[in-house]
Amino acid sequence: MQSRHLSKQDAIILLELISESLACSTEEEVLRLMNRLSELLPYQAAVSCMSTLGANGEIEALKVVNVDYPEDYLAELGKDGLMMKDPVVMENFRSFRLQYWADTIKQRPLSRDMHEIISLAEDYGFSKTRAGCGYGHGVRNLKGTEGSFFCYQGLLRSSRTEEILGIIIPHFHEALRRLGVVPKAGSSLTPKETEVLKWVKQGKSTWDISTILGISERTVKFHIGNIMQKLDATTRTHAVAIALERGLVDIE
Amino acid sequence: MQSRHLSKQDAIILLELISESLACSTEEEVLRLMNRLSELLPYQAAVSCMSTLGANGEIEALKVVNVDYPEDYLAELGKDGLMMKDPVVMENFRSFRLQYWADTIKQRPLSRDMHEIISLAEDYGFSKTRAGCGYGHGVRNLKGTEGSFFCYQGLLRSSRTEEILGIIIPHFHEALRRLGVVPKAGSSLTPKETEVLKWVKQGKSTWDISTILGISERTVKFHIGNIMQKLDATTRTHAVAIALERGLVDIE
DNA sequence: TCCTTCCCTGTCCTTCCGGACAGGTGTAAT
DNA sequence: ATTACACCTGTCCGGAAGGACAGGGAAGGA
Repeated sequence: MQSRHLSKQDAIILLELISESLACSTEEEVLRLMNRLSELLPYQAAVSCMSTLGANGEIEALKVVNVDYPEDYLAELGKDGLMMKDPVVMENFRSFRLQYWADTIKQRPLSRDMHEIISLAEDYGFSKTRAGCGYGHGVRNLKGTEGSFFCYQGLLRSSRTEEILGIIIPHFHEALRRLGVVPKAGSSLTPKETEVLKWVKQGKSTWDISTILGISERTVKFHIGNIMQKLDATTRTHAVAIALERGLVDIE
Repeated sequence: MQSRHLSKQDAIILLELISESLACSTEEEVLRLMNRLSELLPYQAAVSCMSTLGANGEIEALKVVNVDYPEDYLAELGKDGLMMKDPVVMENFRSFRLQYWADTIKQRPLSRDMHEIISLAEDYGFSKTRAGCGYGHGVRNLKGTEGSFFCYQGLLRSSRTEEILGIIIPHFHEALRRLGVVPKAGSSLTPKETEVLKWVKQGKSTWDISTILGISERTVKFHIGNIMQKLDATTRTHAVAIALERGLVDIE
């Protein structure tokens, strides 16, 4: 229990970062916090993505948090869900453990997607990245309904690095989760429906809402009807309950 | 940043405890976790209490977590809300910072309640406790709607102790919070009302519920009316939303 | 261009909700 | 024994909700 691979200073800084993670209330603060990891590890870039995890393994990306990657690169990766086809990313959501990229890549055959991913990385000067110098870590909540992954590029294999990442990443995940980044998406509700539902939740009547939104009562009913259908609800009350439980609308 | 008052082993153990706190999914696990603090600090007994914090400063105790106090003693303290009149406890909810009991007690005049608290403590052999050998720490969430306090009895004043408690206690708070200990209680809803509300939430109509519960439609309406009044809701939908937001009924 | 999705509106009709009235019982604490 | 509370029931009624019709307009991708 005594030594492990951390120096005392490592441990102290980790404790600081962890304490700070509890106090984050905005996305900027979380980003600043995640940046501070460079005090411990010489990574070149990092990215994280919060997602909902479906019961049948389907993954829906909700929120990408970019620490030092070029925005353009991530935008390209986001197209066609290319990112979710990356074996390194997939492994995060499979094992929910720390992985060294080289190990993961070694075990996978080169697919068409993989070639595309590699060439994209090379375009941005990350050729070495895909050779495996980096760590990934997936985290999920206890229920297994939501998860995130964290990728740190430009790190050589090291026990100290692994220990640090293993300790701090779950806290980054929690900090992001506390922001309420997770819910809301995965909605399938249109913006108007979400807005109507928000007022229904506040106990407003059809007439109230029609006045508030400046549309006819019939239209409000129309939206609520669609909401009930989408959520498989029997009444508007039921719809509100389902939406709150699924996090489709804010709990406030 | 380097030294502070912690040894390397202190820091390592703290990191372990913190990591463990993220993995707790049952009350037993949290209790076991909190017990492990004795590896670092020689406290004699500890107790924690989760509460909801009203906008006007009213505090409603929800859940007491006892680590090593005699159950009888806490039961006595719980009577007449005596515990909430304890200056040490009050200070937790005032400053939300670490406090040394002796300091807090010194600043307060001896009230009738205080005499009662002292004599109760003496009955259980805690006379020294009230002389101030102990630390307290309040924690609240960012919104300030819920908070908890942690009391550790039998600790002498020490910078190391203060640092350890300051670091670990917020994580104990979070671990308890994640259990969903906070919601549900503080309900003010009667068992029947809770049951009715559960079915309303499921989208059942008045008639449905009357059949399910084997009571008349009128009675169901009666209960729902009372629920709406208690929750200050305008419709049953509103009531369900409020109940879900306050955690008065399960999110399932 | 077609097709899809979102957004908007109307009428008719049945059912349900919620308020206001006015009662009843049983149980537990003071 | 009185009070308090949870629990239960009834009738009446205006208004709200929700289903089943049947439309129209605008934007964006295949």
